[in-house]
Amino acid sequence: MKKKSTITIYDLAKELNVSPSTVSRALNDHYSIGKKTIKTIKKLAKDRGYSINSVAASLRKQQTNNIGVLVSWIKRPFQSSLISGMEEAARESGYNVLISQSHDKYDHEIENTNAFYDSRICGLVVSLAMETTDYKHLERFIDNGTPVVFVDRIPGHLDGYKVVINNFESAMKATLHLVEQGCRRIAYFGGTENQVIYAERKRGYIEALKLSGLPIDESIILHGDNLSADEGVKWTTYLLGLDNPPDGIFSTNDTAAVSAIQYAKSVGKRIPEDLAIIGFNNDPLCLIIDPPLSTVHHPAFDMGKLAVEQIIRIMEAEETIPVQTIMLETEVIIRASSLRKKPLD
Amino acid sequence: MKKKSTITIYDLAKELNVSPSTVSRALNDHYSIGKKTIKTIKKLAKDRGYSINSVAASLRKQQTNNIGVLVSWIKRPFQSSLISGMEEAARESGYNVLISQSHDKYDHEIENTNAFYDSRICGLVVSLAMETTDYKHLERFIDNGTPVVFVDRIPGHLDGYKVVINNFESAMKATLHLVEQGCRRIAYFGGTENQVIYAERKRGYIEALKLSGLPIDESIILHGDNLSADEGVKWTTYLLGLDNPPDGIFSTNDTAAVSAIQYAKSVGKRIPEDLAIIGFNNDPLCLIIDPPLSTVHHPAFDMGKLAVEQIIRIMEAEETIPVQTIMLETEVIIRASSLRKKPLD
DNA sequence: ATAGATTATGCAATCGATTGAGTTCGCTAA
DNA sequence: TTAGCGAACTCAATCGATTGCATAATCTAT
Repeated sequence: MKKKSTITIYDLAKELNVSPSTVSRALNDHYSIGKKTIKTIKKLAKDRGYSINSVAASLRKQQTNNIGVLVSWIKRPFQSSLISGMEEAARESGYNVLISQSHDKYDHEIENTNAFYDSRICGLVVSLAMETTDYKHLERFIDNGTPVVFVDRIPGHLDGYKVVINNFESAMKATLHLVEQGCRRIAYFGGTENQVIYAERKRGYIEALKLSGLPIDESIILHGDNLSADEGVKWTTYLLGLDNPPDGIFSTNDTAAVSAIQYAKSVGKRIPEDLAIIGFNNDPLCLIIDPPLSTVHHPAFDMGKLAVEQIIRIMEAEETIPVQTIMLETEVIIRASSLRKKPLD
Repeated sequence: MKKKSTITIYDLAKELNVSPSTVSRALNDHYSIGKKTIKTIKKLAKDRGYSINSVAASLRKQQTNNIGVLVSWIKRPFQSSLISGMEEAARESGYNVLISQSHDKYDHEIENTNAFYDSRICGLVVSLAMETTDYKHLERFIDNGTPVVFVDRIPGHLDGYKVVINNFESAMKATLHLVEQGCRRIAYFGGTENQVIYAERKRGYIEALKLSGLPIDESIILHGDNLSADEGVKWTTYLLGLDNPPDGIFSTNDTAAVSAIQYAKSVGKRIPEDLAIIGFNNDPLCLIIDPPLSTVHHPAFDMGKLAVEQIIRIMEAEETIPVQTIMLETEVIIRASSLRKKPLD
């Protein structure tokens, strides 16, 4: 493919008999260029359809305006909302967003971060792959001064800018809600404990049981690789087959919770009377399933937006901004899947 | 933010007492560099943690490896699957994907394409905003030799590479399926007819009615801005309030179809006995709603992947590849929301 | 032994914008 | 009158990789 020639600042400079430096400075509203000159140059630029070559500018400035985003699966509603928020924040400030997905594989994560490194991204937002427990591939960015912000799936033992929700408290509240609704034996659906978010949610679940004086039974605490619908069905089959099946499930995502409802209904269980269920994320499908799924609302879009805003703030700051964690509040949303008692008026 | 210095080919060249050109050629396996030299240079590059500066390479080669992707809403399942496919295809061939969303606004689409132009993307994949009916902002890319591939929401009157599904036939099949199930009065939920996909789907719907000898009634042919759940409810309310309400609905997306089911159930209609419904897209929520939603499966991931593969093929081709349209087949998926008759064995 | 081919490498320009360090010019104040 | 100053520009180097065009070294065939 051949590219046709495009207008450069040299072309504009020649046409106006000024130097390219003047054109560059004029287009950037530099103080040392006269008002009239700026006006003339901008007008000509517009007339000729000039478009800055950001590649050249990036090379010279040693700084691109591309923010790398690494998530596990774009198609998951939570992550696509994250990305949506990031894209919006970036676009508003004149940055682009480069996307890649790890598919929850450590190796993919490495390859993709390397590609980003070659592209000289100016900042990186990461939600870690399920498998990732080691962060050398990311320290590389921090070492060379590229800001890295972790969002949601954060590293366990690495300082850094983070945007998270209060996983511990959210899980505790969700579990306590089930207790309030009369559940006395609550099962737990979680992801790998290597991931901070799942470890925290489990901690919140355990804490709620303790606070309520309920026993902790490891046999109904289940951990999976991906919290898929299949896992939800498998686990529910197992739980309902126990001699003393649980009367409640706290699932750390909605997908598994929904499939639990579907399976439980298919074997004649009433939701929430026989089994009360609460999920996590507030995916659209919560309102589609019957009965509607109680869940923890997770402000994905805002998290994405905040993460990118952090990146930009760090990049554009003169002095070093101290590492910080932004923790967003969640909301337990109570729907029919867990509502056994009528609310008091 | 300051960047620490990184290794360049000059550093490698100095260390091995060769010229930067040799290093560059060695790293690219140029035929004129000796095997031993290549090996030595690659080894040193690895040891020193050399990372190519693609910004510099792009400037010199007048070609980046960033493919721009413009969609309307990342968070829609169909579009996030599209993006997922694109990301995968791009990554496999060493390209990055730059994302932006138009939110179905023409103005946003223009701004975002301009930002892409400044970034000198090497190719562009577009699914048009609902509002867009004019394509000057895209012709700019075509004119300067940047390949543009349209996917799904294609322009009405512009030649170009396209990846689409057979909207006409899919809609016709979906409608005929309802007819076969005994529907005699089928309503239509569609988007603006300015968009080719909706015009085609409507054409397929009409054709099916004609083939079946059924009358066409404009009062039950509904067009919306975004086919949201709200529109679905509004339309269903209207339809069920008619003197002679329809006994079937063909919705051109699943969201509106699902909300139609929910509303119809809420007013005591039986699905599919009183009202048979079929959607379009095969979003995950089809399997969550009760009864499960019949739909048209739309190979979103493959479309994304194919679109990017097209871009890469066009870019890397020596000669000009003639404009072409790739049309993918869809599959009508029959589920309980439209199945009135038991299938014959 | 020598022209000619082959292989391996170096030189220097180039991509386009940015920017530190001048230069020019007119004007003011001493 | 002239040093001094600020406003408005210009010059030229720079970012790092690529590549057309030499050049050098080695080998082959006559």
